[in-house]
Amino acid sequence: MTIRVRIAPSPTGLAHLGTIYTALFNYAFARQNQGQFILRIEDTDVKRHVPEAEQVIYDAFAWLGLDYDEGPDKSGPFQPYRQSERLKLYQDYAHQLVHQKLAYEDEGAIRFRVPAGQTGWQDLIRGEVKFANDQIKDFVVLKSDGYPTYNFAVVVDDWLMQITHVVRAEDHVSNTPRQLLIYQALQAPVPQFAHLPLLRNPDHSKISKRKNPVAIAWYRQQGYLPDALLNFLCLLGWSHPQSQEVFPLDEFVKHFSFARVSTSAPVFDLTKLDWLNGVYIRQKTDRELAQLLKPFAPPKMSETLIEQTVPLIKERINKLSDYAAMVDFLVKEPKIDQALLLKKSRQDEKTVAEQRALAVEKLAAVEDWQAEKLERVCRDLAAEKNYHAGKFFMALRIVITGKAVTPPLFASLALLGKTKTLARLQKK
RNA sequence: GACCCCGUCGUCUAGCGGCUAAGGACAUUGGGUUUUCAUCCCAAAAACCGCGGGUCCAAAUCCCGCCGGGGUCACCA
Repeated sequence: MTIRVRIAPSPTGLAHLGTIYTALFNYAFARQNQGQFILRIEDTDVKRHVPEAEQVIYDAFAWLGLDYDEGPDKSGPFQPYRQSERLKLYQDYAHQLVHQKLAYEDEGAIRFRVPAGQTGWQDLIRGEVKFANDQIKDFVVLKSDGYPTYNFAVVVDDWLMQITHVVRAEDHVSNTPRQLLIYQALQAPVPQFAHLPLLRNPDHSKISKRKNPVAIAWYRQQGYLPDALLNFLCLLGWSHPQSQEVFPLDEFVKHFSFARVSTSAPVFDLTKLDWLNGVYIRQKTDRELAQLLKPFAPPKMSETLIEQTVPLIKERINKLSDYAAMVDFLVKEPKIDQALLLKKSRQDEKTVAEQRALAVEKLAAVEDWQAEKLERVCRDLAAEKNYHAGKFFMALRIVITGKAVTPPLFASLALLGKTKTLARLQKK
């Protein structure tokens, strides 16, 4: 039997980090077993449904490279993949349950009759879980507006779409007995269940918008790389058998197993992602990185200039959005903070003024405007005048870039060009 | 409140009865390389394995209780 799994987000307007986290595990399990991974849109909440919201979800999956085999934007043997287009199905099955006396009408809705007994399952991650049925009240399966409730629609769809493994987050554990009861009533084969740990806020509550960046679009805007985000998510609740921390998606697919998924819920903390993202940035070729940087570059920066800056900033940024502040001095006139200049260069005003004048004089004579050449000229000048090289360079750095922290000075000057460099040195 | 799940360094985790006076990663601190910052390298500090009982020659690892945290209890998903 071929393995079929699914991810079933609601179109709420954003692609939620939790959805992607769950999707990642489903994806890995499907790919590892040559199974199928299905995307189904659960839009049975008429009030909250926003049509554009679906596109946001497709975009997120595409950006991350989590490709699915069947979904609303692809055809498939079990379409449609949008619950709002499957209403007739739910209604028919709900009425069938009524005829079988397994459900009953209640103020226009159809309510499932929970039988006595006990309901449990062998969870692939948690082991045996069971509930006493008397803990569960009769629940609505079909609302009075003809729409199914979540618990009913999921079961009908998972059954009809021949889902073999339901891999979802822990917050669904207590929904599972209700769903199991429906499978039994429908005489449908029961899939295997695996409940992943829930991602948490620093205060240990379930991850939420207010306390964590939860929209995939945000990560993209911040300049996190899809591979880094995915790698980071793998590390939450799962560990590599050889303790590796940095590995690509196909490595996860290869080594994934439910046995290595932890049962305790991890706190979501961006700190490690920032580091990991830096690692992935450094793994890119200069050319690839230049392309990625384009949307993040300061205005007026040419593509060529972006490419030239890459070797200078590659080891200095963790996110693509760090880029602009690092190189904007190349295309923007800096404002010089005199106090900063004196403090950081640890020299007095007179010395700095003298250094500027002499630097202009020496640099004006340079024909071959290359980093090595510029450095030699400046080092010679420092030796000749007995300047402390570090202090002298810091003074130049601040006068020319406006900042105390920049990419390597002489390589920066080489990119800035002779004219601008001299102009900034002379500017009062 | 009821039911269910969970509990190892600040954070992510390894560990599945002895190899562990608990290992790795991030973050932190110190040092090295260095024109700043960063990268890179080295080192340090950091969990009495929630607490209390058992079982066992031996427990972070098995059992029980307690405490703590979380999730679910909708004609939301």
